[in-house]
Amino acid sequence: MSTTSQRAAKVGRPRAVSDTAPETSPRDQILTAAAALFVEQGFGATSTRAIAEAVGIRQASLYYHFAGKDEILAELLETSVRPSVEIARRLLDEAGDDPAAAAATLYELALIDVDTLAKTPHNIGTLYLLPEVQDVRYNAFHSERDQLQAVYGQLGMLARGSGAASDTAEAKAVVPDGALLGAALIQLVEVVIQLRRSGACPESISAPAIAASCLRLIGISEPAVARAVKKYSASSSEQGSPAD
Amino acid sequence: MSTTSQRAAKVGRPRAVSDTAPETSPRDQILTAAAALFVEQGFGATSTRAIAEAVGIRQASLYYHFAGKDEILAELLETSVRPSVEIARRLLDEAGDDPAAAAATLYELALIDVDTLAKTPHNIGTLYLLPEVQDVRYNAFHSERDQLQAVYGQLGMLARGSGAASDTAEAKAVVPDGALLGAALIQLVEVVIQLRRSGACPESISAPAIAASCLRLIGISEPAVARAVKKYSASSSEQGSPAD
DNA sequence: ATTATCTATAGATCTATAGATAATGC
DNA sequence: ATTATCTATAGATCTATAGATAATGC
Repeated sequence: MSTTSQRAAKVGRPRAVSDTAPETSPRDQILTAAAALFVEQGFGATSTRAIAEAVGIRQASLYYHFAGKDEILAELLETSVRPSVEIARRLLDEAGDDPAAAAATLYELALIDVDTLAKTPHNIGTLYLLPEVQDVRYNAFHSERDQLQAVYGQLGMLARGSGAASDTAEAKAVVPDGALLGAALIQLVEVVIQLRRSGACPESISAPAIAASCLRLIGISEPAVARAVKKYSASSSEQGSPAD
Repeated sequence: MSTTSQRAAKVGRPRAVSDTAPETSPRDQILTAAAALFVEQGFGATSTRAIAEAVGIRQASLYYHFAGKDEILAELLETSVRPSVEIARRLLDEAGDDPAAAAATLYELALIDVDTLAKTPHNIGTLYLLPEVQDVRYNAFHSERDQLQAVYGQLGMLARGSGAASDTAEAKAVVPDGALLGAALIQLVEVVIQLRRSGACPESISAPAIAASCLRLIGISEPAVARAVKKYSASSSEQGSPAD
C-alpha cells in the first residue's frame, strides 16, 4: 500500500490552499515565485506577502524557510552565477594558450552563457541589474561575478594575441585593456537580458551571432573569427554540444 | 537696495531647515536627490520620505511639485535620454552614406554617449536598468530609447557596408541583423554604467577605447577602424569636440 | 517528537490628502 | 492673492515574532 505512488504524504500542517506543485520543495517554490516578482516589479517593490501569495502559503510561513527577502535574493544570485563561473574556469584551464585556441574557447564560453541567459526562466539574469544587489550583503555574488569577468578578460587577451590592433601607436589608444575587455565581453553577452526584456522570445535569439560578436569585439580579423567558430564546431561535435 | 544681490527673496512659506542650494529650483533639487537614491537603493526601496529628507523639506511638500514617485522617475528618464536621441538623429541626418563616413559617425555617437554616461552625476544611466521602468507608465521613455537603438543599428549596418563578414555562407549565420546590432551597440556603450557601478571613477574610463570597440563589434577591419577614428578626429578638430 | 504550516498581531513604516501658515506680489 | 511650504493624520500597508495546530515519524 504505502509503496504505491500514494501522493507522497507530507509532514507538517497542510497548507490552507492545496499545493499546486507538490513535487517541488517549498524552498524552490519560494525561489521561483520570488525570482519572477523581483524581475518584474523590482526587489524593493516586492513584498513578502506577494511572494507568499504567489507560492500559495501565508506570509509568515516564508520565515520558516528564509530569514527574509535578502536571503532569497542572495540565494537566487549565487545559484545563477555559480554554474557559469565553474564552466568558465574549466574552459580556461583546458584552453590552449595560442590565440586560435583561446578564441575558440571564448566563443564556446560566450555561447554557453548566452544560451543559459536566453533559456533561464523569468529572465533571471535581470537580477544582476537590481540596484539593491550593490549592497555588501551580496558580496559573495560579486566575488564570483568578478571571477567570471576575469576569465572573459583573460581569454579575450589571449585570443587577441600579439597581433591585431596594437600595430600602430595611434590605434593603441583605442584598444581596451584586460579589465575593460572583460567588462565589455560580459556586457555584450548580457545583451540577451535586454532582448528578452523588450519582448524577444528565447528562440528568436541567435546565440552564435552574439558569441561571434564577442570575437569581433576583441579585434581579431574576420577570417580569424570564422576559424574560431569552425574550430569550436569541430571540437564540440566530438563532445556533446551545450548549445545547438 | 532691492537691485543688489539680496539673496533672492522667495515666495512661499520658508522651509523648516534652511535651503542649502537656493540657486537650484526645488523641482531640480527633488530630481537630483531622487536620482541618487533610486540609483543606490532602487526605486521601490526609496520612500517619498527619504527623498524629502535628502532635499531638506517635509515629505508632504513633495506632492506640491510631483504627483508621486512615478512622475519623478518618468521625468528623470526622459530628460536623460532625450538629448542622446536628438544628437543621434542629427548625426544620422548629416552622415554620408558610404561605409567610411557612417563608421566615423558611429564612432562619434558612441563617444558622445559614453562620455555623457561617464560624467553624469550619480551614474544616472542606472535608471534604465530598473525593473520598474518596464511598466507602460514609462512608454514615452521606451519609445525614445527605441529610436536611439534604431539609429545605432542603422549606422552599424551602413558602416559595415557590403563587404566584411558576409563573404562566406558559413560566416553569415554568425552576423547580427540590424535589430541585434543596435541592441548590441547600445549595450556596449552602456558598459560604462557597469564600470562606474563597480567603482571606476569617470576619469579612468576610456571613451575612445569603448567607441572603437563598437566599430570592431560591427565587423569592420582594424585598418577601417583606424580610418574611422582618424576621419572623426579630422572633422571634429574643425568643430568643437564634445569629448576630449 | 518533529515538521511545516497556520492565525494573530505589534510596531513600524509609507502614501496621499486636508487644511494651516508665512513668505512675496500687487 | 498667490505661492511654497508646513503640521497633522487617516488608512493602508509591510515585516517579523509568538504561539497554536495538524500532519508524519518513531
